[in-house]
Amino acid sequence: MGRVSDAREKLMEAVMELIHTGSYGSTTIDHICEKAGVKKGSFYYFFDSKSDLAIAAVEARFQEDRKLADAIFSPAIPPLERIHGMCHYLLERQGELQKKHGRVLGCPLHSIGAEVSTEEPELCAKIQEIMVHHRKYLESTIRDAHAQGLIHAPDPAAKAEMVFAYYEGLLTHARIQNDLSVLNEMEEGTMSLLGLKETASAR
Amino acid sequence: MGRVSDAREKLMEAVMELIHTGSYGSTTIDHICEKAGVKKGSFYYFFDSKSDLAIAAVEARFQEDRKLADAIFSPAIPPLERIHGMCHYLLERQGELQKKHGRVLGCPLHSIGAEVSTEEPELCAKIQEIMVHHRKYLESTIRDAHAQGLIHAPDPAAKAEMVFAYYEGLLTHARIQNDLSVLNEMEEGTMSLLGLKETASAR
DNA sequence: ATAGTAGTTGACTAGTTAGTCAACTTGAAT
DNA sequence: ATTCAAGTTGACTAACTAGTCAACTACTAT
Repeated sequence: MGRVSDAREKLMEAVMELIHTGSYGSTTIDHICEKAGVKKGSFYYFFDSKSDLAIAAVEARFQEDRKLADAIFSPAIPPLERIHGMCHYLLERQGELQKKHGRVLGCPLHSIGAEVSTEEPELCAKIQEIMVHHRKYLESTIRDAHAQGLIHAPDPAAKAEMVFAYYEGLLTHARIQNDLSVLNEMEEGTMSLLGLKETASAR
Repeated sequence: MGRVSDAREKLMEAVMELIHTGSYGSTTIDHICEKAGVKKGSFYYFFDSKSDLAIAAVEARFQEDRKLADAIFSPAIPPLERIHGMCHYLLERQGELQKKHGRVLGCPLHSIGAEVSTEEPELCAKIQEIMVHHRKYLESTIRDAHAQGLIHAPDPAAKAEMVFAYYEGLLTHARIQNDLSVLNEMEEGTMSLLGLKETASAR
């Protein structure tokens, strides 16, 4: 029935890249269409609005990232090594983005969330929902580390929120300063937050 | 000579409030003028563009905040008490903003910085400049605390960056989740980051 | 009191924006 | 091979956007 199309996917990719390299507000539907190579009529065939597209795009991105996160945070890996893997991944990814776009870009979820929180409640709700999931990866890692006596974290959920906020703040500072080296402290800072028992390299 | 005017100041106040309650991108010159009760012709008499106004506004806000910061971070106050004062102030301020605007708003500098970093280099540079100053308050506090043997922080600048990133991340999470209680962990998290020697309430 | 500067105004342009729509095209399923 | 649903197109509107400008006004310094 009818023809098939990848316009939907192209639009989602385009909006993510434009928002990440620029901002939500400066990304117009015309720009998205141009970047995706899709005419505006088609845009409105698939989506109701920019925020509708953004919600779909953010969700799709999350579903892709899920597999990767499951690998990094595999319970089969010692908890502190999971943290290390996470920091390593973030650093690597930001490096790739810098290479590709000539700029440190930070975390798109956090940037979009901060920008639209007072203006696009549905998009913001979707971002909050995804952030809850992200936090869970940290939480179970921290719980495991505590159970193994590696750190002192009787309230893993609270610690996870701390570490998560720290990551987001750091990534955003790297974006604002357009400087990857801001991220070098990430693993050490995480260990401080977690109250690592005894000196580093206790991996 | 000529008449005097407070239009300049009104415009700076208006743009700060609009950006903070909304975003940089969604704040138009027309909105700013309307809010300030100033006609657009007057806007362009004082400023070249929205970003020009934003730079002036951000700088003016910083100059005001300076006095307050000098009080909170007075070297006459024991270092850990300065940290406490800082957390207390941030919590109180966010509470005021919530009361006034019906929303948790977070840190305007961080929000603007994340949003415009790839698009408004001059505004971003101004924000970076101000952030350097903010970091210095933390740095000297941390250095004092280390010198007094209260914490282990041989590199106060690095620790200050950690704490600063953590604050910004936390404030932004509070904004995104529109939830003040996110900030409750702030002081405890700071102490973890600083590697406070021995249990809390060591004020 | 008055001269002249600092500031104000509203009407203007030109470009951009979101969103609509009827006519058109393509291809998968029968 | 034909049908018809799925997807495309470009031209359209109406609202909004940044920015300009010449004429106007009010005040301060003399």
